[in-house]
Amino acid sequence: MDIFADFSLRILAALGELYPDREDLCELAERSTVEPPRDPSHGQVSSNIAMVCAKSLKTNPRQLASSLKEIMITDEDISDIQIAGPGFLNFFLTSDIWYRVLGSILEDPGKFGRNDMGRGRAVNVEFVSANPTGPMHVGHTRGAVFGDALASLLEFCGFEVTREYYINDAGGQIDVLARSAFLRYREALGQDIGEIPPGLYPGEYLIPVGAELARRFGSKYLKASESKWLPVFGPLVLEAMMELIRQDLKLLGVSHDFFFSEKVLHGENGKIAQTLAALERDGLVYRGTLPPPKGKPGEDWEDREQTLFRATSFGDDTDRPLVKSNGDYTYFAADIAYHRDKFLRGFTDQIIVLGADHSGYSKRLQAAVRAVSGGKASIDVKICQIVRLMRDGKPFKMSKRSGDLVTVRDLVEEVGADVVRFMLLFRRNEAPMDFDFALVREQSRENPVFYVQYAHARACSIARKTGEEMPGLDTSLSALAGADFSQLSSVEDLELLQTLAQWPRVVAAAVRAHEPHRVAFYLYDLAGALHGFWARGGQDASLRFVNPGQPELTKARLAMVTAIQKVLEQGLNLLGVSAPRELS
RNA sequence: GGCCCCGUAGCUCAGCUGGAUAGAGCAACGGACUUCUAAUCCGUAGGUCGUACGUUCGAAUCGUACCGGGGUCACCA
Repeated sequence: MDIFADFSLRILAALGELYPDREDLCELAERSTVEPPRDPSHGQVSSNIAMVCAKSLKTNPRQLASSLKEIMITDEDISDIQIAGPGFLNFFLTSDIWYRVLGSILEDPGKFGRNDMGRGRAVNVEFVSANPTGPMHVGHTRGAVFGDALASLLEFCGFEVTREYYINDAGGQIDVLARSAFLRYREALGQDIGEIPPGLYPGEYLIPVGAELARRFGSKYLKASESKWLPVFGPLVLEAMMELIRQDLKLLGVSHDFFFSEKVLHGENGKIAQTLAALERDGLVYRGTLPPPKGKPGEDWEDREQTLFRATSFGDDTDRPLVKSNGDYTYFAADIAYHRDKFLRGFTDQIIVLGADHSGYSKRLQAAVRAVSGGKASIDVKICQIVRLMRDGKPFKMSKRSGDLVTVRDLVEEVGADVVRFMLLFRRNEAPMDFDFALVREQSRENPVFYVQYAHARACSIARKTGEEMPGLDTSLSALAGADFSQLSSVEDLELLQTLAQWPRVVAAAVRAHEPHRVAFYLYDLAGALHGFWARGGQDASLRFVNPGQPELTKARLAMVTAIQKVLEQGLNLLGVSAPRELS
């Protein structure tokens, strides 16, 4: 039950009564808002619809507002309507409507906040897609958490979501990886390999891989030529790396539904070739030269003719090469084919989560998706800005003594997955962020993860306490749903209920904008509302949750606390953060 | 030089498809523990929303230009 969405409909209905002959009212009203006003003296629900629609309806905003008021004032849920400023409609509601919200939460807690915006539409969310050349490092973490939370949010709103990972396993880097592992293989067989030569991967994570190869093949390939061992080692090492990455993702609580291998796109009559043929049929491929990038010293710029994709026809800044000088396809050519494959698999709604270093890739991807789908599909490119690791307010290096980068595992082992996930989601994805190891381990309001989890635990604790103090009280969910909510008549009670009632609206806004951080901020607010109410109980006994002398009030308060607990749990769940019933 | 992102209180950040007197936390100052977990809460103070024009009933939000910070720029993936 989203009372703001509900009121949009009521207002629209009133507008319909006023203008029965207009058929464009829905469109007109779409640009208007129905929202909780900042200032309580403006009521509990406020709309700007009169200002938005007045011009098209050939009237003035205050006049329209007053006509709407006349019709709507008969609504039993509305105690008063005020017209303010240039034409705002401010609705003052009876408490009853908040009690109904509370009742609907308790009736089916899993349903509250959910909506069916997706109507079963398929959405593909590609995220992480880290190169399979080593374990995940911190740079990948934000995108991993963001993509996963966004996917959960979409599922919550009725979308059919596929979490997808694109494995870049076709390029030269896989050969480099195999060569690096070959060194470790020799090392495992007792050879002195000295320093890892530059250009190869020096990471220690390849040592166990080399050992495994040695166990499996013995000295069979020790003296063999590269052409013999490379095709054998390559796939094995790749699989080992993917296993490493899957383990890292698991630590974060992330799992993908589908892993797509770039390799399958290549080959004689492969998907890249098919895709380019299709683009060619549409006249989107041509031979030509590209202007050198301006302002950049183009030392080894080669002014040669190449095969280009007409990306500029779809809003990109320049056309893009499809074939390298050695005849291989470019990475982007493969990517076009990949996104065409997504489209052919039925995804007209696509989302991709990329790091800040790929922000320049956004336009060409959108161009590609539009080109291969004939304009039927679109992709929303979400860029996660960089995370700076800090300790006690000072930045620290991303690389360790061994030369390895700080990994996801290091991060999770030090502060825990809940902290990592919540903190990374407690910021707009577009904003760069500092992640302070020290701060994040504090248990105070400065640490939002703790703050929200504590609120959840506190709600559970209040319920336990009620059971202990008043053993005769029926505190089952159905009994609470039938409690006498009119007991919740204080300003504080009503404010808390109103905060609760905003949850569906927050979810809808977050999913529309593809911005899971809004959920995190709402949970922080809701937690603050509960903590505040709790503290007032210390001064004013009438605001305590457990009142042994007043079973009806206690039951109603417990209903409210339970509703808060359910929403916090649901919200944390969407973010992939645990909701502990008690703190240790 | 082109493109993308950022610029809001001393610090870290919110600000909902343009709405009413721009919010929160931290830091500062002043309060509240015979309590349902004080790991908490309440209050005070703090802003030319980078700058300048423009769009309109109304701009932190949209447009243009500039300033400052970060990222990125064919034949890597």
